[in-house]
Amino acid sequence: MAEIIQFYPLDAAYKVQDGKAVINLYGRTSDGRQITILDGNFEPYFYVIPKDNTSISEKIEKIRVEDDNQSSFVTRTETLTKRFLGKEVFAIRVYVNLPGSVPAVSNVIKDWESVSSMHEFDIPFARRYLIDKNITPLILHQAEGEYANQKSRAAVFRAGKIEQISTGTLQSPKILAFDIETYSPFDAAIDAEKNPIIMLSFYGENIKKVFLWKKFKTNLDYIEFVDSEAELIEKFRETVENYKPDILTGYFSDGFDLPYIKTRADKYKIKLDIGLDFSELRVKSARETTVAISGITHLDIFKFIKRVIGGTLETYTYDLNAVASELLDEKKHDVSLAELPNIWDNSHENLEKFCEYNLNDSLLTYNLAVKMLPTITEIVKIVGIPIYDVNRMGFSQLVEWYIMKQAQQFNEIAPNKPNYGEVQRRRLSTYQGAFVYEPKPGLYKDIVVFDFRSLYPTIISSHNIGPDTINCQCCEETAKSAPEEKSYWFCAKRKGFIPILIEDLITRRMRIKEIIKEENDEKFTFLDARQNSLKLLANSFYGYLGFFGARWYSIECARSITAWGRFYIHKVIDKAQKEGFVVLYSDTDSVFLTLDGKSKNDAEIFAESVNLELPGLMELEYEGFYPSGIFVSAKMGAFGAKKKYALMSEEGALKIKGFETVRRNWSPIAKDVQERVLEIILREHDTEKALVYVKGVITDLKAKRIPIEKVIIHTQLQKDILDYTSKGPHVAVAQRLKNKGRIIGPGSMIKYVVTQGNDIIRNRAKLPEEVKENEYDADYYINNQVIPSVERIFNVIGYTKEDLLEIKEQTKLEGFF
DNA sequence: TCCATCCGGGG
DNA sequence: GTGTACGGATGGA
Repeated sequence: MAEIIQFYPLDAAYKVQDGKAVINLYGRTSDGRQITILDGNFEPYFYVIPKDNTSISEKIEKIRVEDDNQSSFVTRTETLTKRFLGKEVFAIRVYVNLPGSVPAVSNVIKDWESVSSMHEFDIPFARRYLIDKNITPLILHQAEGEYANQKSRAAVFRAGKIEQISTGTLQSPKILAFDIETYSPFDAAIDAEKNPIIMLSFYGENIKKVFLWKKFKTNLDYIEFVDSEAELIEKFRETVENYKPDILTGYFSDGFDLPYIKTRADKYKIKLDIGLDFSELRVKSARETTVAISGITHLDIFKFIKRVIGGTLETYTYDLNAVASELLDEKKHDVSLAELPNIWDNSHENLEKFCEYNLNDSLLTYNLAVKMLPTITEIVKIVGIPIYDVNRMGFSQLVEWYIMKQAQQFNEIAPNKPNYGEVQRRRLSTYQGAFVYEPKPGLYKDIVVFDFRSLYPTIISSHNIGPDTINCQCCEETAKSAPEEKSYWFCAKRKGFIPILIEDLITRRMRIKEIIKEENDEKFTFLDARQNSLKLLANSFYGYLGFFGARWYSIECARSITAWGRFYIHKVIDKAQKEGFVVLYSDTDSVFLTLDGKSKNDAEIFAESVNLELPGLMELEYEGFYPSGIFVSAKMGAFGAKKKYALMSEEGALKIKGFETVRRNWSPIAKDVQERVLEIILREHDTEKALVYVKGVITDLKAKRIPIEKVIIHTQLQKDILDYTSKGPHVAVAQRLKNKGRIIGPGSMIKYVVTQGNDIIRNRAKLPEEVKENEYDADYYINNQVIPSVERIFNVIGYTKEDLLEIKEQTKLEGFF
């Protein structure tokens, strides 16, 4: 008796039951219930391409590997005609009994003489399933089958058939944001083994809660007191269990909150069995820690923002305060966390503001997740990979899985990932990048900016660039090459796989942009997210082709793309100069001109005339007009100069690009100076004042007028002192601390001050408490901290390091203070 | 110049 | 989990 249900998949995993792999699709039904759909009708497989079409199927079918009470064997084979990098190939599809049998069986075949190559033996089974069955997360599907009796927190439905029935998308998944505060003495290492969690907050549509285990008088109804840390952790478990979120989100929760909670839970032997199947929260520690929960999507919104939209943000740090300020125009509460341990120990009555702070962090996290959801959703729908995975992928991965999904539809076999040696080889090959026309530093008037709309994607499409169209025999005589990469040409007769995909992305985006013009606000959010996601993805293809880890790697394609890019940007520059514009600056896909007596209208006409000569989808856009701007030269390093400029729009908004971040192992004085200099130059446009300011600081340093706490450098000890082969200053200081009997280990924060003397730096690094006010090495702080933090900024406006150090004039000015 | 090491986010 | 993980800056030699 088959039933039909409709549901939105959120995530996919598989389990082995009775010697068979069963896919578990976690999702929500169209009437809002959590559900787990089981599908046992999908078999693991991979491809073998035999040499010279020899028939080795029978031999393959006999493979059987026994190890560790696990049998791996081939269940059947199919012979298929597939495509591989532009050519037709005969491939044997080898089906095996279990996902885990794929490596075992393919290892046997690997060395066979009769085998040309093997493919797609490293695709996670659940992903393979989503690709092959064309199931896209977050889109409405229909399943036919019956409810099953299985231990689970959600209804379980065994499906015979699953298909997409509309383009309807899960509208408002249930999001639960959380945040913890831990007991953490000032500047000691964060140590989950030692220090307890003292507060825990949740925020969601119908929930607002702070738990803590010290009591005080309060009128805040969202505060709930518990008796112990153990009980607090139980509350975490319970709250997630009862709220039943689709998405559990935190800020850096992969790296901090959840691993911390897990460590503390282990201490009390509390099982965090919050998975829909009662499985425990899983912490995986690799280079980057990740945390997964079966059936609940764990979204680390920090990771998503930093990786996927970071490039489009102005902020140069990704701490919650900076990100929330820019994206939400909301801030963290201003409390001093350094005081928390003491207040926790000695004056509970003052804890209230920390509870508010804790809740606010959850609130900000929740708001960020809601704000990002349209973009996340669209990427998930385009790439076809669940939120959890998209959250943890970089651009190259997103592109790769997008191509993988399309490859299946195009009957293409995926190339393999490069092995170690190949990666090494690829890493060594570099090539010429984009054209950069360095601006003369200074202040300018009447600036007009032109941009090639999606330059590299449109070049790939217009010139049919891809690993399967390169240097084809059919076009050898006729094809056009980029002037600076004459040895590569691309087929003019048959459209390549990658150009097809990218053209599709571009045209879909163009269509959406057309619709946006006529749409109301309500639809705008998701349409804009969609066009932006399409753009992000299309823009990543060029980088992907040149990325050493890529399956569809082709440095020849990457070279050709940049060569065409240089060709077209030069074309624009030459033409602009001929028509009397002055070219200020150009980088990759944009050109900055000054009008020099011509009008804005002239500039727009110029763009139109350029467009008449461009092929295919290529287009030069008039980006904007800026009455004034400052250009900062970026003549550091040979490898792609960075964009650094500030423009003032007609509305008075400042557009700043490319100033580096300030790191924690810089002294406060260096951070302060950089911040202030940027402010003076960008806001007040007074370069002289900035110069005077820095000189003042240098003089103050020399005169030891800068207080000692401004010159303390913080560096974290990464491993045990004995494990260091080369000892930096922080290691030397750590050794001395240890000798004094202090407990110092990996993670300890080492504070030091560099003092005067002629020895190497590490022998002059001392503990702040050992250093007298006038003992720090002014020259070190000037040359290694303050100057480097502002040098590039000053280079941009025409001052050198020497100008900053030139103090004669300053000594005279001193009299004014 | 090359090689080893650290940062990020979180408290 | 049929897998893998970054990119840039600084200091020592």
